[in-house]
Amino acid sequence: MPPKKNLRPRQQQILDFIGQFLDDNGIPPTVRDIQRGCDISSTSVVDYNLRLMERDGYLKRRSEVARGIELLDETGLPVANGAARVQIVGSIAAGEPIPAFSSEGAGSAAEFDIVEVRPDLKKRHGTLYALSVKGTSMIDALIDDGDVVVIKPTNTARNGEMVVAWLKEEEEATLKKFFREGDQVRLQPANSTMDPIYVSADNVEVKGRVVEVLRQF
Amino acid sequence: MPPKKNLRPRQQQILDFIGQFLDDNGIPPTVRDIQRGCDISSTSVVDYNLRLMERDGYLKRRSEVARGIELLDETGLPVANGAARVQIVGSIAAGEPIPAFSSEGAGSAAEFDIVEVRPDLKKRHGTLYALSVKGTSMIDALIDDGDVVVIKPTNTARNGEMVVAWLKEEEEATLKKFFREGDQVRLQPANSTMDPIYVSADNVEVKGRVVEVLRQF
DNA sequence: ATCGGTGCCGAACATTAGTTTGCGATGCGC
DNA sequence: GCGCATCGCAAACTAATGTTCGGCACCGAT
Repeated sequence: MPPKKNLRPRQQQILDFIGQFLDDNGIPPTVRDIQRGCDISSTSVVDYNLRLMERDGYLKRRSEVARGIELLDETGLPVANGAARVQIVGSIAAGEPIPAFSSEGAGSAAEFDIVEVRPDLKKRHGTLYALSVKGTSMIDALIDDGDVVVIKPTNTARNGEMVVAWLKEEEEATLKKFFREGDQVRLQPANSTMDPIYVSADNVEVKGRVVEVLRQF
Repeated sequence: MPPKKNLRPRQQQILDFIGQFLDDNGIPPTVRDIQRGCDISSTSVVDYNLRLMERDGYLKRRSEVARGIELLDETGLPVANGAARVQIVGSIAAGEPIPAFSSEGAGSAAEFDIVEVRPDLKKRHGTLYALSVKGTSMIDALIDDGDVVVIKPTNTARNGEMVVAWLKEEEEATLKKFFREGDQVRLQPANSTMDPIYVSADNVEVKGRVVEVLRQF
């Protein structure tokens, strides 16, 4: 495979549009869809750039076939059309809280890890992200160290739901079951050997809710 | 939604072909793809039957759009294109073995249940099927009652793998961890309160291996 | 200034693919 | 047989879509 080059703005724009279109419609866009979506005045410009991007390994085109564009992932393998790809934005402590949403090094190692999830999840919940779980505090909820949890961003939680809780003061995130108890919030591990954490409701911000657990077999 | 009617053979054939084509190519077939794939001599026959099937709620067509066919699931919702759809062929006892691959009533209630799985699973393992888990014998392996396990059909298993084991004599299937011990096979539940089952190796047939667990949140 | 490469444009062209039309065969109730 | 609905066939038509062509503007190197 040819080495990847940096994409020109227009090419990045086209690539983004294709991904978006795929998510929205489940089938790849036509050249003219791209043209309209990217405000390009001619189909030949689209074709021109698609050809370059195919040369550079970003996508594949089935010639002479309508909607024959396939996106390729980092390894050059085709990504299933309409596949729900979710980014692993970091790891989260299920045991002790550790910094999860690191604001510093934006280009960390796991930054580009992508997992595929069941397509209906994304349809049902919209945008999602994923976190790699460290620790065994949720073992009784059948979530193990090394599992990946898929998170739906939300600010609210009902009692008993499994949430990503952000502790403002400590600037740490943790994966726990959520229980509101007056002015306090109980963050309950699902591990009988561990104790809950009690914090002031002011100090807790719900970042999201677990909608799926992925485990490697 | 109009009530579903039984599909004519030709319509069933077309429906199967569309699903197959979707799996193989990631994009929906054209009318002419279907025509060729089903040995139909005219596109109008395809169109005719597609129209009936759309009327009956089996699929949706975006008019005037190339490859505008979408399959619908039982509830009338569109199935993501390229999605890996796996059929739940029955339930399996994780506790006590119960008949799983019933050869009799081919049209049982759960016969048409479909789950979506991560698209890369199907790419990696090929054909898959799914079973609904009854019982809690695998709770320590993080598989609970009501979970759905996705199975890759295989005849062999390595020690420690989670398999669907078919007990020939009893004509029963069970979900257990597999350990070969000489002429015997130990089928080990992952639940500390339950005891393993020992059976003669001749009496055990491995039907498949667990590749994924799905749980509703 | 001149040349070649890049990026873009508009239009025309060629193929693919959805849709329509008219017709024939078959089966069913009367 | 007659009328009618179902199902299938072939051909033609139209719209959608991929592809190509000649030209223009910009820019850096010669």
